[in-house]
Amino acid sequence: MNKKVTASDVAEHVGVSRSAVSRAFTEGASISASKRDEILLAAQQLGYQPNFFARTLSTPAQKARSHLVAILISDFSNPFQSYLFETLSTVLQKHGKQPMLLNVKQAEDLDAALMRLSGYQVDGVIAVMGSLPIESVAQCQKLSLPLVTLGRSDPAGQHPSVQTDNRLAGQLAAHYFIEKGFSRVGFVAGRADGQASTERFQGFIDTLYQHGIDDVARLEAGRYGYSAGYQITQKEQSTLRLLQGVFCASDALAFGLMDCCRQDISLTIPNQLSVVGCDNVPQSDWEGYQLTTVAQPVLEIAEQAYRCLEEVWQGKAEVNMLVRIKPTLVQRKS
Amino acid sequence: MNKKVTASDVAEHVGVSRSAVSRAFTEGASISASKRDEILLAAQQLGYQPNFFARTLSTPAQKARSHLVAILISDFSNPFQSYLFETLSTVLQKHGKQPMLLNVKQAEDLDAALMRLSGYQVDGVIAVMGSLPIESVAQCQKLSLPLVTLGRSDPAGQHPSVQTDNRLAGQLAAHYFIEKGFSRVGFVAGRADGQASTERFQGFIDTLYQHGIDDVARLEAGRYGYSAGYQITQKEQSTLRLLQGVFCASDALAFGLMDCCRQDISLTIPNQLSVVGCDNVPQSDWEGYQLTTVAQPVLEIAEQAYRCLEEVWQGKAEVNMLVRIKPTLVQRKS
DNA sequence: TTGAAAGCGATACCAC
DNA sequence: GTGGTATCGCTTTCAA
Repeated sequence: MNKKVTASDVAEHVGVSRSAVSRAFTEGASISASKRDEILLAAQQLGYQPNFFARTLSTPAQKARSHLVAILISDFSNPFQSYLFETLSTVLQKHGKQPMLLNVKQAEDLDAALMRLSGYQVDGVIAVMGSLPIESVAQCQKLSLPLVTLGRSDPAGQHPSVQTDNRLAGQLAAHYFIEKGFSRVGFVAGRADGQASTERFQGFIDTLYQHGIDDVARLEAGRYGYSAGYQITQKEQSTLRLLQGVFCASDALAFGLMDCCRQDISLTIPNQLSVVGCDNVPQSDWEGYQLTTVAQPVLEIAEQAYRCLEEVWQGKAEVNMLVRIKPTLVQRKS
Repeated sequence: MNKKVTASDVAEHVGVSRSAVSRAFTEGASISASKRDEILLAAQQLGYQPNFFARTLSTPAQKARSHLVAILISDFSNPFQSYLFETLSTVLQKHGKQPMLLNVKQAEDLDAALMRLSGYQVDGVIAVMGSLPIESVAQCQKLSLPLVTLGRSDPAGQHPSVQTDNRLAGQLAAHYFIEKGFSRVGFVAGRADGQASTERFQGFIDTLYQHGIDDVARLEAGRYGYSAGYQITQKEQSTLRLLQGVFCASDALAFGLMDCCRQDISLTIPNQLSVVGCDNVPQSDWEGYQLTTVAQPVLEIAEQAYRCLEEVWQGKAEVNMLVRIKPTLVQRKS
């Protein structure tokens, strides 16, 4: 294995000082164009890459940036979290940041894990959905780690958070059913203590109520996943058979529901039941589902999350503590 | 925002030297137990965490470890890549490494991206499936980045790679059909130039041939994804209708195929067609699919990949350049 | 066991 | 525009 190439090596090779090499790599530094080119070329040949750690070290603490951003995620099996993770990583890379991953589920001790992140001098932390228990927010502050949470509001309002307007999501689903002239509709709930599920339900029934529909069947799946959707469908066949439309707290629930209907030949539900999901994960667009769903604009969420971090970095006095993202209805065949 | 706490801060707080603080954090260093405890406690209170970058700097170059490992991935929409990525990150964390992510698709310039990784002093790079074009292997060597590739053999044999025995995968599928007494079987191919697809096909037909079956229908999906599976099924309905069993080059292809069959009422295929996938992604176990599939033992792949890196780090003379993983058949309802 | 001092790789400030 | 030098936070000899 070759030894690592340092600035001194390049300097020696070209016959200049280390300072010159450093300047060659600094935008707008005071150096002649010819010398810069010469140095950059030599660097290329030698395979020299400035050591970011050392750079962070020598740069005045306030301005120092590692360009490392950690993404916290708790559940890859949740397709929406997974999708959001992917999008976040893409957005970070686009902005020249290096994504680091922290799988919270896997971490024995979250506070210790956060501490380790701080040891890597990460510039910020983005916590996907429910990946950061409120207890650990304090740890981030203690370590002065800029934090942005996604999908959960911070009760104390200490850090920015980006959230989809879940009530609006429910409203959109309700309007969709109303326009179709449905009066017998239902809701499949996710986690009982889930903020998203609860808010979506509220928006849903509020709007229905305003249109004279006050009898909404509520099925408790208990979780957001595919299996939960499948199982609640089996269990509540008789209820579902009476409905014209059902709004699911997540796409995964909707997939489970649809598949259960398809599987059981006695359940002729699919022909008469209109299913609406929530999230718009890539799978909703698969030929086999073509799920009508309330889309969380994942790209916008990711971009806004990044913007929040940027504002914190810039030390803006007025950091927006709650960014609300408007969902939209994506109508497909279901 | 609080200033970052340094070793000097802790030293001053406790009334000892920086050296003492450093020793307190070094396993088996020469320091009295009482003093160590005192320092560790103070560190805890102040929220002190050694700066890994600085540590790497001061440690003799050969021994220095950032404990950062980069995972290269090219396509999150591929469920197997995604699954493997998740597993890899889990395994890395378990071994005390910090996963960094590099989405290759997103990277304008891969060589530059690799260079940046080297700037972060990553200890190693794990490239998932086809995420690292052969041209870039050289770049890794130039930057002396330990590299392990997954699922693609290195023609030059310059770096270790972990691969599932794809021929065996095809053999397993064939044996499954043979045991069922099928004689009319087919294969759905993925990418035309895909090593995995090709090898699986070879193993499949070889075994069939040995058992007197030499007429195997081959459907060209062209890609590994769900849509490809769906579309080829639509297109080749008549062919499929004649088959008893079909082996798909990936689970995603199998899902697409199954869904297409379910969708089209005229296609009564599902009742008579036995589908076998390959990969065993989590979705194969969903109630709606229950796909019989040849499992790639993802956890083992990840562990072996890590072990390869470790061997390189330890400077072992005899690094195993090709680790072959044995797949197994997971029988479900399909 | 302990503290002082010399680096690690890079940048910033200072004279020139 | 250029090269020396102090410095960042830490580990590691080296004396004591």
